[in-house]
Amino acid sequence: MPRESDKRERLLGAARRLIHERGFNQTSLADIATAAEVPLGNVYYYFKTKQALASAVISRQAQDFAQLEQDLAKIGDARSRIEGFLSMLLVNSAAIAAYGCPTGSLCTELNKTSSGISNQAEDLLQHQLDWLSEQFVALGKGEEAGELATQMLVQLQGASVLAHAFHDQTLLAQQIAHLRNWLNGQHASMSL
Amino acid sequence: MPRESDKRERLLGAARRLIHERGFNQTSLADIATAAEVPLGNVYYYFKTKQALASAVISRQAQDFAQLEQDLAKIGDARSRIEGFLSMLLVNSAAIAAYGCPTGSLCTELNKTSSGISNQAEDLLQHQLDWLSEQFVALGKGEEAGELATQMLVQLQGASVLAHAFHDQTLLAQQIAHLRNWLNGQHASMSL
DNA sequence: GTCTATATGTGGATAGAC
DNA sequence: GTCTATCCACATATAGAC
Repeated sequence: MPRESDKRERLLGAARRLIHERGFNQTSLADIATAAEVPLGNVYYYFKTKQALASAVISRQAQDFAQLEQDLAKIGDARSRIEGFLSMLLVNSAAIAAYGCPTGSLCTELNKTSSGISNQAEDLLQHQLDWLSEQFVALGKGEEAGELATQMLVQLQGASVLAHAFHDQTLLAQQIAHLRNWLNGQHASMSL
Repeated sequence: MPRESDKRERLLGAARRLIHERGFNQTSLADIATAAEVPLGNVYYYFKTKQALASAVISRQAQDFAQLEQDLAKIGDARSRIEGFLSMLLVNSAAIAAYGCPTGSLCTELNKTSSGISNQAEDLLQHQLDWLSEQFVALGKGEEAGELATQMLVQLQGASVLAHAFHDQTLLAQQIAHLRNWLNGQHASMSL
């Protein structure tokens, strides 16, 4: 009876890193196998196809976001929960400036191919949007909550694109700071 | 003495369209040659390498933006010039929602490869940012002009990413409308 | 200038020994 | 479960006839 090994985890981790850094299409299974220190042929024991591996990577990303949600749920104040989300992005701002938003850039890439897994990446982004919307509802913005959530994600994605394009982590940090200020200006009514 | 043919133009046009639709890496020279109705082997008479072709595509995009700049320069009011820029994006919103911003998504993709031409795409985006900044200077925002320009491009790129990810042209149109309102609220002082 | 045929390399995926 | 060797499709790029 076969013993569990951590090869699957190593492959997943390497794939996640490399897909973020180089993009899905520019990452070969050989690259991933090498980085994970797993022989190429062995990859197919754990993942039927390259797409299946990518699919597992996106699922893992979704898991991580779900974990973050869970952690943030312990915070009583919705505004603080959103701030916690922004803080997480700030912590990752170096990687985002270097390689773009892992979710956003993957969506952009996969949406240009008929990969079938593009829906999965979309769903993850939609999930983040929904979460933000819920927080704004909790902040008392009934009608506007959806628009505010969209507004925030638009800015975060845009900031990620520009920070990546210009290799400028500062730009991203400033936009996050800007959003934090904007958020704290959101009380009863607000101007989009 | 060889007569001019429009093959180069056809190749450039096909490459531009296909690279926008499918991305650079997912577009083969065979695809481009077929779309342009030019035999594959003949491509290399006009472009030494695939990179050279992509480079020409970006140059063409830069040319087109320069042309737009020139047209908008005829407008006396800076606010109207910016609105003209937004109008152009609105006209193209279907294509942007379907395939992403041609400049932004190309930057994102090329920045993940060591293609050498990624600088060219960056420069084009930077050029757009500079143009916007100049318009805000003309609007009397000396100090803030750069930040306002960044703010606007961030939102446009973010809206493009989300509209593309969600296949939602409406999202992009709404964000453009939102920016138009925001712009018309920009008079003496403003709140970022 | 134009086009066919092809060289060369790489990537995803499989076969099958161990 | 693990790993080597390899198949096959496709992509960039070149050779060379016309």
